[in-house]
Amino acid sequence: MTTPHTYITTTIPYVNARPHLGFALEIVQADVLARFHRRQGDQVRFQTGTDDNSLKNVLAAEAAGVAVQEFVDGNAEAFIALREPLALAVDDVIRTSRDPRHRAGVERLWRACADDLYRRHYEGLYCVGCEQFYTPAELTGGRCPEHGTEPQWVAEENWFFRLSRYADRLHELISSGRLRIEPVERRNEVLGFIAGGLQDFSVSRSTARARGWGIPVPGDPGQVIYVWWDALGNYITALDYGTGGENHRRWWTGSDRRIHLVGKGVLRFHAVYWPAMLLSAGQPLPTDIVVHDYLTANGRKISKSSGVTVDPAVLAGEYGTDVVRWWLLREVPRVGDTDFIVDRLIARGNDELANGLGNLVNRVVAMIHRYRDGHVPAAGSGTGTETKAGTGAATGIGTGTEAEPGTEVKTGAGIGTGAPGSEGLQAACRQAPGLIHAALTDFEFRRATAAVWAIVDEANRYINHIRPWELAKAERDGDFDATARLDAVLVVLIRACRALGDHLTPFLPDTAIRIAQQCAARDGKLPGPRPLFRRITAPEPGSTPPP
RNA sequence: GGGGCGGUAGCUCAGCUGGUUAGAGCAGGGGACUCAUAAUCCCUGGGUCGCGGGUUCGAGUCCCGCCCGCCCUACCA
Repeated sequence: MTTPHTYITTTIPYVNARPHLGFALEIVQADVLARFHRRQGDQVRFQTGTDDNSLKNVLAAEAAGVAVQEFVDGNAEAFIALREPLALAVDDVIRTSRDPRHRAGVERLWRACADDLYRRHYEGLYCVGCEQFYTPAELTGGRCPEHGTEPQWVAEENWFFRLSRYADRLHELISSGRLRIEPVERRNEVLGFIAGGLQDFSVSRSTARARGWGIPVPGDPGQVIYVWWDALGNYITALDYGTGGENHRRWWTGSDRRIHLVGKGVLRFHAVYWPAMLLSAGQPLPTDIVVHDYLTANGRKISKSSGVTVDPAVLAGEYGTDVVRWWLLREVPRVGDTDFIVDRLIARGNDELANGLGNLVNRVVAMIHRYRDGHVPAAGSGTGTETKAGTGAATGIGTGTEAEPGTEVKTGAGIGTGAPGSEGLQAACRQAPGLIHAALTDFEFRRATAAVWAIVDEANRYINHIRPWELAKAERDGDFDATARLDAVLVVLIRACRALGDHLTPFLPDTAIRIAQQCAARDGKLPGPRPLFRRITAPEPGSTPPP
């Protein structure tokens, strides 16, 4: 058996405006999964992109008085630029308007589905902002409820896709779990929708209505491929599906996991339309569709059009990348919308990262400096120091993340007796890998971070309980036994810190590196303690995050 | 109109297949300690579990109705 291959994607957002925090949630979750799978040894491809071909983009560009391509390029840049402030380990970015792989792929996908495509007359009231038809009853005062604009009467012949013929197969695939939809609430929703009957859906627009923007229907230049068809295709077009490239075989056809992260608003497209398209085209389906709910800002719906938005890049610049990531991973429940309030972000940053984690590492490193001149004592003995700088191996983490007893962390047999009272801490360290693994298998980011956090809590508690400063005092007073005990305590603590750095890698990559640096001896000596996080005092712009 | 999901302590949330006194974190109050970023640790939570019925020996946890919020969806006149 070869190395497991895992393909992870985010949705590709419209680029009619700059990115907001809602997308940051999705892409950070995806990033955590990607990093986690890499640590497990999987081959991972983590992909995102931008949906440039939406008519919304055209309209937004017109409103801004900018050429469409130029406008789209500008916003797409802002999305792609999220990598830095959010610390995203993205492997590939596809832009549907510019990437030559995309058009070729979409065209091939269209042809592959030819048996299910047919022309049909259609007419109705259409809102370009929503890119959908409305019935008169749905309108408020004759205007689009969403945009407040007057929909236009559209009558044309479009291409339709025979979604209806896939209802039974889709239902079976989803209810059997072969196409896994998480959380289960969302899966049930999809099953209910399918059970209610599926209608064929329109997959093209007249070129005129699309203002010439988008990918023409192969062989029918009067029509442009519907943006959803186009956009969903990105998951394979970026893999060179259009040219039958190696990536397609490696990451789609032959991948062990094909994981899509999506927002609840586009569940249907991903869990029904997209799989049906793939079935039609004779392609494998995604294995997992992970659905997140929405973020609001100060109780108001985040919406580009209403101007209520939170710029994740600005937030990261203001409060720090990992503070933003931490809030997203730690506070957002898997079901239910979450209100973003900057005070809560600050509270998480201060209470947990600065006071909890940062202070823990700082006090441990400081103690080793104060009591041992920066030399980490050797494990299980009262004399000598570590011969090598500690790494993941010392924490027992590097070998895997299974929860099985066979992979329990080897914290050193002598520590248990030399460091009484550390059972809770050691248990937290031992259990963390399994708990994290289990949580992320279920895409439960809060549960995963909680498992990491148990170590922080236990470590701080242990210090207060064992009172190393008193051991140090006894040692100074000539108590030789105290020396051995203090050694053991410090070893347990520095190991816990290293374990933290290790476990935190998928969640807070920057912090993880800084912890590792703090806890790694150079020339037998730890570097001087340096705060991991600065406490955030002013909840207003102006402050700068720590380096 | 239909479907789905939420509505649990001031705030943010856990509560598996129904079962002894409904939990955690934060905030608030009290105390301890000093290694550490005025950090940490301990003690302190008496909340109609949205409302009203019902099933049951027993329901936050199942059933029905209703209210509020959000998502999706719908040609009824």
